[in-house]
Amino acid sequence: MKKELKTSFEAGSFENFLYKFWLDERYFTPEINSKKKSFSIVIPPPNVTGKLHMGHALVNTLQDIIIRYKRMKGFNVLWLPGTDHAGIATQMVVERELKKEGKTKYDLGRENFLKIMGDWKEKYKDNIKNQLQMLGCSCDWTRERFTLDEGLSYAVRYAFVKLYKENLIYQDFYIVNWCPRCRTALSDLEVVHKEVKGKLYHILYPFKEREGGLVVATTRPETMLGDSAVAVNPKDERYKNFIGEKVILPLLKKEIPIIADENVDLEFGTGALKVTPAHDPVDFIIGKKHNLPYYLIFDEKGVINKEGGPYEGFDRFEGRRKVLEDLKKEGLLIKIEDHLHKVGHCQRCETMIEPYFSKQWFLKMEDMAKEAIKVVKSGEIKLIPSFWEKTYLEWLENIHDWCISRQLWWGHRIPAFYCTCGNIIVEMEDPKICPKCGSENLKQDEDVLDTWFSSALWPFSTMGWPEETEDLKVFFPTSLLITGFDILFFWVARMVMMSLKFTGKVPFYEVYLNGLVRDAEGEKMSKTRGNVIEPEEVCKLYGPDAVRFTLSALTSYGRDIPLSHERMEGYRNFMNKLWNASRFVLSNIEEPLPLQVDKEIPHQYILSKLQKTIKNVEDGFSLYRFDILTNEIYHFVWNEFCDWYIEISKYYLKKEKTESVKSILFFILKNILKLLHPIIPFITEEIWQKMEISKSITIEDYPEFDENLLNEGAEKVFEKFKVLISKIRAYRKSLNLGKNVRLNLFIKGERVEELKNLIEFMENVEVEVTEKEKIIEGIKDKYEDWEWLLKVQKDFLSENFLNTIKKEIEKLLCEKERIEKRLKDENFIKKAKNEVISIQKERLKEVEEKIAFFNENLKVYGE
RNA sequence: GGGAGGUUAGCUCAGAGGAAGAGCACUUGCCUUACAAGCAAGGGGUCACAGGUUCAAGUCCUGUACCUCCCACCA
Repeated sequence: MKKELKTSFEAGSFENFLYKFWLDERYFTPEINSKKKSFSIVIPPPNVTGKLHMGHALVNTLQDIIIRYKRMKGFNVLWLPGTDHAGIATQMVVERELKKEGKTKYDLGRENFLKIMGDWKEKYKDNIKNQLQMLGCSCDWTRERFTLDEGLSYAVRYAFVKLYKENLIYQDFYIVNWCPRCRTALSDLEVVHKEVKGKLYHILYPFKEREGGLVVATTRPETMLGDSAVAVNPKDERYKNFIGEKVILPLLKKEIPIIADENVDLEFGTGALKVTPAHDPVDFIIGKKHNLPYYLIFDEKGVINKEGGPYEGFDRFEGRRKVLEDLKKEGLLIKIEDHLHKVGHCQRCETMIEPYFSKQWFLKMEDMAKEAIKVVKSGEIKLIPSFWEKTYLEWLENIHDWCISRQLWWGHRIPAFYCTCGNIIVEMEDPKICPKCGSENLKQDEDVLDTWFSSALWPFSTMGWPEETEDLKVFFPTSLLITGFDILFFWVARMVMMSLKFTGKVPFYEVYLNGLVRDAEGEKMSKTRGNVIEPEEVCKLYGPDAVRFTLSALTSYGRDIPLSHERMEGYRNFMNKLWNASRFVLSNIEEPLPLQVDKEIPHQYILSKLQKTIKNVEDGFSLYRFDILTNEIYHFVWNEFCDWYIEISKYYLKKEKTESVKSILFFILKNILKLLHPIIPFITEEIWQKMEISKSITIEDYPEFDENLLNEGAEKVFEKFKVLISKIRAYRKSLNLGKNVRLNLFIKGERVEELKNLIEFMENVEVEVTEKEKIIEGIKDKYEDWEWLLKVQKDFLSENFLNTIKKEIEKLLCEKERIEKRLKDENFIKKAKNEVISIQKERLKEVEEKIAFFNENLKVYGE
């Protein structure tokens, strides 16, 4: 053909150019008035914090594979991209940067800090876009969104106001998870529990009116400064008599009551629990029930405040040391035990969480959760793999109200305005005056919303909700969500709830939850381990196609993905293989050719195999088995097309009439490229354009299974041919007979005549198709009904070769015995399916014949 | 304390009732005019363990051990 491919495949030389070409042609932007069926995915918006990691590469590759597949399948496809402002995560990164300059956000003030955040965002948003484009992601960039955009912010406000007016959003004093470093409240999900080797301190609280006292056990002695009672279980015989009496709280010397509460575990510690309602979740509940006072002893940084009396100004950990020291002095520290327990840590900065009593905004979850349960139970939303459904349902069934306020600056500011008269105004517009008292002295709530609040609206807010937009009509609900299982609760479940609440529809019909990318040994990638693989780096090394192919090939159901350079190298080699196969085909073809079907076996075989591949790939797609569909094509391309058909085509290309073989080569290549395009878009487009069939493969039809091209018969005969060829090669090798030595082959079997010339061409043998048995010196062997004899002179036979045959006989004898035993078993004959029995009988025959052949071989060549 | 997933070749993983599979690694030959990032031929497995169901069990059931991960207010 006119355009030639370079002699070796070089990734990196054409990708950027092709991506620009796709953008210029607007292939990724769907038509809004299309008659085609819609297929839509919204991207899990990456955080604007920084670089994409391998997990992003995976989730976006998988999405792109599906998106490109559906596009080729004739759907009107939308893949909507965007980024997330990622409240705490992003703010933390910027704060860290500031710290390098010795500054804090408080030095800058809210306004200046947000300006810096804005600049930061601009920089990284493009970064992320560029990296997604580097991977070939076919997102519709004309629809790119960011969670803090005007439109999305409007949606957030709309949702907040509506929920507030329905009394689903409320403000309350509650014990929340507090990060003293981030100085904000966190939701339960943002707390990671880690096992910590701690101590259990036994402290004596003396009775007020008796000798002795109660010994309480605690892991956090410093919180005793905020104690307002000691609780015992009402059933506890040890303490029954003391209930209602008082003890003296050590150090602060306050009188606190002894109360009875069922929440106290008799078995744990001493069975007596110090109650600190402001700093422990259980104590909080107990405190509420018994109307105990709340002593908040820490400030927002975790430093002891004036409630702590002499301990004021100590950080919580210093405070602990000091308290213990003083208790020891007073002889009240009875015992210290080692104690293994789980302690909450901030998901983002790993600081130890402080349960903290404070006023926060909450979203009532129970009713919304019920709806979200229904749609999964009914199957309207399908989770893949399905075992996630149980996890999802259990979480929703035990849901707690969601703390949605964060004491941060980077995010959607809570649209609640406080008037000096005590009125709270929550409306779509910022109020100028208080509707109640007319005051102009209004102050907006300082807090922002949890990042996941805006994420929860993402599938529809990105399409213009609450306006009734065309996009919503055409593309919502979305078809599929692909995301990591780690955000099943954070994001997936909340989207379902919010979507049902606000649109009355599910946000998506299917959710594919991918595994985690790990290193070759299955270890989590981490900087400290030094095993991090960066998408950018490997795209440069192996090309984005090879990276995508690797990720896809390794993605089976729910499993983690063990990524390694070796794997990527292997699949990079596949790219090279494909490249060179294409080079071979194109170098033999002058112009695009329509398929001319040839009836000869090899052509029938490859066309038939292609159809099977198409079918299997289709099945792989319908099951979201990326590994299956990827390996299916890999195998077809390498082990069928390259290893056999291309080699065979060299024979046909030497003959006179070559049109049909050329057309078949062209046809197969064309289909291979189409099959592969969703996985490896760049290289397939590059080759496609050289084939001069059409402008772009991106919008070509995906191959459809064509029953007319199936030919089981040809496949079977070809299989025998393959075995024969392999055997001849094996004989040559073990006999040390080079390919330059022409051998004589006597053979009989079904349709072998048709392949005679091809066998001669491939293996340098003289083939005689014969029905008669010829007793001559030679190696006899068979496969199914093909029986053959390769004439080899006695001198060539080595001890080694004869031993191989002997071993082979031994193996066959074992098998023979096994089958015979089975066939003699009355129960087997009675109960097994006829089909199974006949297979066994056939196999026995085959084995027996082979044994006979090998014995003859031994006899002929025997000593 | 609940729950989920896993244990198959040296490594990483497919296979889910009827002769143990792939990629990489390994051995041995080959620069055979698409490709040495390649070609060809090989070696390699009590399918974690113990019971059970079945004519037949990596495959189904029960239990055990070990690994991974979620969830939970154990001071």
